[in-house]
Amino acid sequence: MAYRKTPTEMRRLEAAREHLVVCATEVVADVGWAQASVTAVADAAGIAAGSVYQHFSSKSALAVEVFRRAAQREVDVLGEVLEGEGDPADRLRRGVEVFTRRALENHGLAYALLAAPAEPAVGAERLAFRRRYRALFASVIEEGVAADQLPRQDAEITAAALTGAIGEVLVYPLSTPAAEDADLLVAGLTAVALRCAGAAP
Amino acid sequence: MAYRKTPTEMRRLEAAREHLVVCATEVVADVGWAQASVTAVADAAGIAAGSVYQHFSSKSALAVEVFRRAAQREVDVLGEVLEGEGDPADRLRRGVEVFTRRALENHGLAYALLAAPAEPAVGAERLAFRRRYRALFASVIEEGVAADQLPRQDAEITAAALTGAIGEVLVYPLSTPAAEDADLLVAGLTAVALRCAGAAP
DNA sequence: AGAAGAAGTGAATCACCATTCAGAGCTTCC
DNA sequence: GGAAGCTCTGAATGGTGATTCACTTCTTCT
Repeated sequence: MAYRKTPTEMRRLEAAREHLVVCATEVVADVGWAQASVTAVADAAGIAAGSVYQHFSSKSALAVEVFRRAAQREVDVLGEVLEGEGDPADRLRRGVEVFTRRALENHGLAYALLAAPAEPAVGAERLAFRRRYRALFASVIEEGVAADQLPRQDAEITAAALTGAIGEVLVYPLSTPAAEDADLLVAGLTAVALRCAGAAP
Repeated sequence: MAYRKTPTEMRRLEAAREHLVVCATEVVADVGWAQASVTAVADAAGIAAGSVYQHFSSKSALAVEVFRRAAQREVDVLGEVLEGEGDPADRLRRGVEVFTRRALENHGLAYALLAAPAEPAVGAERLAFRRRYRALFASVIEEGVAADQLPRQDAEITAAALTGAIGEVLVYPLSTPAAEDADLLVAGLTAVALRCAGAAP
């Protein structure tokens, strides 16, 4: 028994893992999952390819971790708004706005989370997180219906439409003036979203 | 000069190519782009892997052809309805219905066209075709606005929302009762679509 | 029939990456 | 200081799947 990990050493390892995840996220946001080879990610983090396997059992495991971290942040932010103060229609409007603005600000990451080709394990994660976005939208819509602020509707379909609409606009850019100006785009999207949910104009 | 292609021979070659494209489309609809290896596709068509290269210069070229054919059929059908008879809101309703029903009937193909991970060349085609779906929806919406049947709006954003909404529902199945029953799903989707465009209920 | 040339075959080749591993370099603790 | 046990390295390994090519089989035409 001549070696045991000291707390310092453990912190150093944890920090290295953290740094790897952060760098990998940047690489993915920049070049997409397909181009984010183990070598590219390791280079970005300033370590050797083999060292990645000190922290993750496979490339896939690292990819899943990258996805989860980033997606969880978005769910948290969106949940904060949708479950916060105000009447349902207003929260919905602000939710769409926040979701959109964040995606526009980090377009590469948004694309990676929403649509970029990825290995099956990441695809499964994506499915799970899309359900969570949808559930958040759906519950605010149901509140609105319960409060007679919104018409009767299948809240899950409306929620899916909202997620799809935002994703579509982000992933396949528009050719209208709105594409040039984030504020215009946000205004357009929130207007569609409110009509979609049947909120009085 | 001891050999020249006869018309019969040329027809035979054309038919072989056609057969290859059809079989490849089935394979893709069944197992997705990622699993559709040259060998798998050649096997399905009953030819050797090497023979694929008699008809296409690369796997990628074959994939693009498969995508184009299938996507073009959808654009044609959708265009037929959206540019056909009736007032704009009604055409829109029927367009959404047709788009949805066709996708539900051939779910594998719809997924391949709309969302399945694919090589970059197919991704580029996808982008081009999504623009065309959107343009079709956008022009019927604009007609509706011009005819004062629909409220003023950014037609492209609404069109994107429609494409996104339908795609989302098809690609990531719902957990509501509507998921069980195609008619219910179509009813729900057309309702959202009409609200989205602002059509009076 | 047989020469000339095309299409079809499928095993071999090639390219691309994730993953491994033997050795180099650190840390810990006596 | 130095033995023991860790982390880090990066070239070598291995698997996968597209592409090639020497060869076989089929068509055409004199």
